Amino acid sequence: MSRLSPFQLGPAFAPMAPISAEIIPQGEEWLHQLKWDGIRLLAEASDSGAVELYTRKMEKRTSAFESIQRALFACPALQGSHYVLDGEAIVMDPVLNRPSFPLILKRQRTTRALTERAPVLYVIFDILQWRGQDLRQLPYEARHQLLLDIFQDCTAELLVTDAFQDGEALWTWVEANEWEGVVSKRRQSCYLEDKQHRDWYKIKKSLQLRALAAGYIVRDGRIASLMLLQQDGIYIGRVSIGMKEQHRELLSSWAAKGGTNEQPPQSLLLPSELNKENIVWFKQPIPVEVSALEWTAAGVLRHPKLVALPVGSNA
DNA sequence: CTAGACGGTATACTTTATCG
DNA sequence: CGATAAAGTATACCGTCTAG
Repeated sequence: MSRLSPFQLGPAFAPMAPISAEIIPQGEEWLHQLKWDGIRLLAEASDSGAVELYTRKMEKRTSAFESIQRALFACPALQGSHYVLDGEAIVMDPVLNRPSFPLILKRQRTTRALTERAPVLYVIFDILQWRGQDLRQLPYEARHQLLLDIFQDCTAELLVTDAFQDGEALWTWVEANEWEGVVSKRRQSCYLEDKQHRDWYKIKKSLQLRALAAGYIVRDGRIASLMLLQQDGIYIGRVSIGMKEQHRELLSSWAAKGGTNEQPPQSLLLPSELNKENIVWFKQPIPVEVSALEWTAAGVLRHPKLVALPVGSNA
């Protein structure tokens, strides 16, 4: 068996990465889990018991997540074991009752003691090594069950994410509660690095909305992003993802045909960092379809993506 | 007060590798 | 050989922190 070689995490290691998908895979061979919106974190304990934490790119981040290190170190079930865990560091939004990406980013940079209201949690979804044994060849199902056994009565800071059989039901829950999405994993899959597999898929929920493109930012002589406004004229961010050459051509022809302004329309309130940008404003805003992960606290779209430009504007 | 860096996320484009 | 796949590069954005 793989008894002999306890591996060590190192710079060359690439954590298994889920592949983006549009729909949840169907069938008995799949397990479905909540997608926790936070920072990927692997934990490794050496024989001495020292715990180190690493990001997705295998950069050491132990000090940034001291509370997790302490919780792992103090967990009785882990005592004296050489192990490697894979999971996500998250912070729950106490009001919305779901993980908050802005909060975990904030927490990561703050050395100050944790507040009681929103501690960092370590949501564990995989175990690659346990008591010196390499478990990566085990079926995911078995690795997950082992996690449940190990952490059955641990502190609230450490939790094992559930695995569900009914993917559709989970998706319905995700939509109702506005979580980030679902990760689906083959029960029988072993742990393979990066995306060299067809076993883990992520399906992300997104907002779909109509907005107005009021103009575009030119960078290096090229349309870099679109200024987005709500129907009521309030600025809601910029979009660049999803823009293709076709779109750029359409936009510049629209600008040439419909005309542009030097100044933004009316008394538009813009973030100060845009003052230096080279912005071309349309005389007539274009309705566009946009998707995004969510609204940020500042009222702009997080990770907006251009879905469609109206074809009607084309001659 | 501003500019830039950072760490995190993502996609698009370009180059390289691989395969029939 | 050409076509496709993989890999690498570049750029986008958010929210903070740091330097000037």
